[in-house]
Amino acid sequence: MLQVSYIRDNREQVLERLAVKNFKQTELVDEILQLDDKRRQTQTSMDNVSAEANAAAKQIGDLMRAGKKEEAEGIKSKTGTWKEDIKKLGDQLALTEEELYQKLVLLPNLPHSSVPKGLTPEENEVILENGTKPELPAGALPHWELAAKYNLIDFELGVKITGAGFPVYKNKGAKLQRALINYFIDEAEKAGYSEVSVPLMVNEASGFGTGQLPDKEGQMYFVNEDKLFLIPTAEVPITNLYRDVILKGEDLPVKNCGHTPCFRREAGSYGAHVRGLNRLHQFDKVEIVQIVQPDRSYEVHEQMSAHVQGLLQNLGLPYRVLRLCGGDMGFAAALTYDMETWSAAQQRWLEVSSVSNFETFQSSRLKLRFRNAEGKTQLAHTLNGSALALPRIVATLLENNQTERGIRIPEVLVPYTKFEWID
RNA sequence: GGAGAGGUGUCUGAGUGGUCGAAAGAGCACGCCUGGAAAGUGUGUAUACGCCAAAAGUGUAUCGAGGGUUCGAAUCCCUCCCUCUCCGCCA
Repeated sequence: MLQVSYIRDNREQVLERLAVKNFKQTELVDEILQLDDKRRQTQTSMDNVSAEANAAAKQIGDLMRAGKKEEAEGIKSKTGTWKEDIKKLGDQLALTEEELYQKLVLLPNLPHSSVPKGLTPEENEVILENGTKPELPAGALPHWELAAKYNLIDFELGVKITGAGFPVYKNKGAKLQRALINYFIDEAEKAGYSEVSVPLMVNEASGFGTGQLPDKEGQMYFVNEDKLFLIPTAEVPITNLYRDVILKGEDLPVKNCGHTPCFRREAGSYGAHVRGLNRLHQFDKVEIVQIVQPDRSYEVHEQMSAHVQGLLQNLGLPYRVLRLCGGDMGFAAALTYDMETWSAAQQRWLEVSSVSNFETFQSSRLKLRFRNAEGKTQLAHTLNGSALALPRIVATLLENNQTERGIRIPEVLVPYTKFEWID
């Protein structure tokens, strides 16, 4: 959520930045500013009436204590309309605040100055490509066929017990999952992230805090009985740990990592591109989250990007890094890097990580603040990234590492899998 | 799930209609004391929004949340949420 005071002071700049995200509703911004004016005027009026009423109430109290009952009654008779006025102004204020809020949450975050203009994924900027795309042997198979051939993943069984997009991992397929999770967590801890294990269901306030609500409820599974959402990413519970928190300056940066399954309804996506592990309703992911001083967030963003790239390099996967264009970026992000690995059998890039800086967009909703050098409270910057999401990593590993002998496990994973080959 | 008790500031904890944004203690910060430290001692120590160019200052709101009664609510009433104790159930 953007802060009204910022919009008030920087209207032109805000409009210009929003345009990079292809958000061109000047009227909405102006309506927000008008509502803010109205809000402040209403509050001033109400505060003034309240001050008068408070003073009178105090006076009555003093007179009563002094035994001057009649004088007190005299003042009491004059208090008549105040209460009504306060109520009226209070209702008005609440209404205006609500209206303002409803419009304010429609504004996406302002993109960072490095974000390229553009509408579609094709306009994302490739900042670097690393690793060599493997030459696969003749008769190379896509991962869903490899998964069947080596009895690693059973998609049909998942359909039987739950539905499409809920695969059952078996044998070395299941062990590979655990190995990757442990490897990713260990690497994150080495980089200074402390592990948390969090609930997989969150309440509405949490969904709101990180920006999934209002708006994306359709993408989350919802347990109506208890009004809880299944998390679409660990970002939601982990970041919300710090909702309504004022951190000490020396507590920053906060660095957390955690593994969770993620649940996504993915309403409306079907077809060849979502075959196999390419798009699932449930998948495992290790997430890294940081809460930092505002002046350090872009530096940290680069560090997080480097961490994710390190994982891909260690796994021996060819990858590229994209700087998302305004049109492809998420609503809440100021800058996003996507990491994609090259899936050799499918001959396409697969997104395996997304690292974003949200600046104060999340923290303003979360009321996540820290005490700055002057001892004043200030909104912190939040960042998060996948490090990493499993299914597409598994897909690429299986496809890229297939040989006539079987599928070779990357060296860094062998201590975790305790086997070198899937054969 | 049943019965009871309770939610006050960073913490403990007082406060049943006015002098309460809130006693007292602890913690923390700064100062004094000290050769240095401990002890002692003094002062300070919530958040949000508004007014003000800004600092200073000042107004308003907040004692789990929301509503009500009243000139006036931490205190009385209603609804909801949460915590604890006992019983039941249970990985």
